[in-house]
Amino acid sequence: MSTHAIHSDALAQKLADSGLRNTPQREVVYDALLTKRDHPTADEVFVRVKPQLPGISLATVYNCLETLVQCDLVRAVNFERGPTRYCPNLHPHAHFHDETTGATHDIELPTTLLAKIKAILPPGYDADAIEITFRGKASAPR
Amino acid sequence: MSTHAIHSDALAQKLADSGLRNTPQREVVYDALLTKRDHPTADEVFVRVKPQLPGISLATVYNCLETLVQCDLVRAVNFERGPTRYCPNLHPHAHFHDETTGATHDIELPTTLLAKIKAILPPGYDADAIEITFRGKASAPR
DNA sequence: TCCTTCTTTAGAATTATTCCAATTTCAACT
DNA sequence: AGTTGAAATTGGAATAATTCTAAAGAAGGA
Repeated sequence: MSTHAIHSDALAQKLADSGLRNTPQREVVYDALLTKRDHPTADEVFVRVKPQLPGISLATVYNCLETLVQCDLVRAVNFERGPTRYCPNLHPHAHFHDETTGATHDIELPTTLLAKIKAILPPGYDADAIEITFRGKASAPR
Repeated sequence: MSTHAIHSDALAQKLADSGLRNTPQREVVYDALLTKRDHPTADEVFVRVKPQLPGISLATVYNCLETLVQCDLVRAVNFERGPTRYCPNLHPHAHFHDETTGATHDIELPTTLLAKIKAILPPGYDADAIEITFRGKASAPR
């Protein structure tokens, strides 16, 4: 069984759960995110899937990415000003944005800390999601 | 002494520190942020300062906001996709983005917690800035 | 098969922001 | 006070990212 098949099984499942159809476009877009987990932009995903599905349009890439976000298979990440980036890591994590290389690294986020962070919210504030982003330099070659 | 004068004193100081000139445009833009601390966009600042300085251009508002950010008088805040918002609160704080009203609230961030959050970074990672954003609903009328 | 709905597509439109070239302002120095 | 050069402002054009729109294409169920 190919990794592609594994991916599309998980995808098909989640799509079905949301009452959405599985399509070749959605498969290749999701596969592109899983294959190279470097937080690509929609444009970058577009060039990566083009060879596998030459007829695909940029609008469709946007549509597919949005669908994957809705299905909770992918997280959309925004750094200041720049284009939205997409991340298939579903574990709770923060992002470190390296200012020198432009690369983005996932940082594990312990659930105990996550709880402590949520605890600073005053009563009446109910958070659906938390986004934590570091900016700086990573001296260690990763 | 008017609040305006107080503001421009602090502004003049910081600008001088950075070797920049004080201008009426920079004063009214900074004053607009301090007067209504609701995290306005550049466009919103533009309409607020227009009455006081009818000749001001949108490009100048962008320039002034950028200058204020450089001088560490203002923080630029980005929520997913939307336009950049500006915040004159210099204390360490997180942002809560209310999905129902669209409003943004500052959330105090204890320095002890801030330290704990920074501590999750692996060795070699050096963060200049941390951005913490909550998204959700605030039931309590504030 | 037919019908309805979902999806994709190409290109136009929109939004936010930056760039640019031409003034204007202003502080410094005669 | 007049000149000069750097800094700042201005309006409009340009760019970048994303969304919208209308038409064509699949796909599942009666």
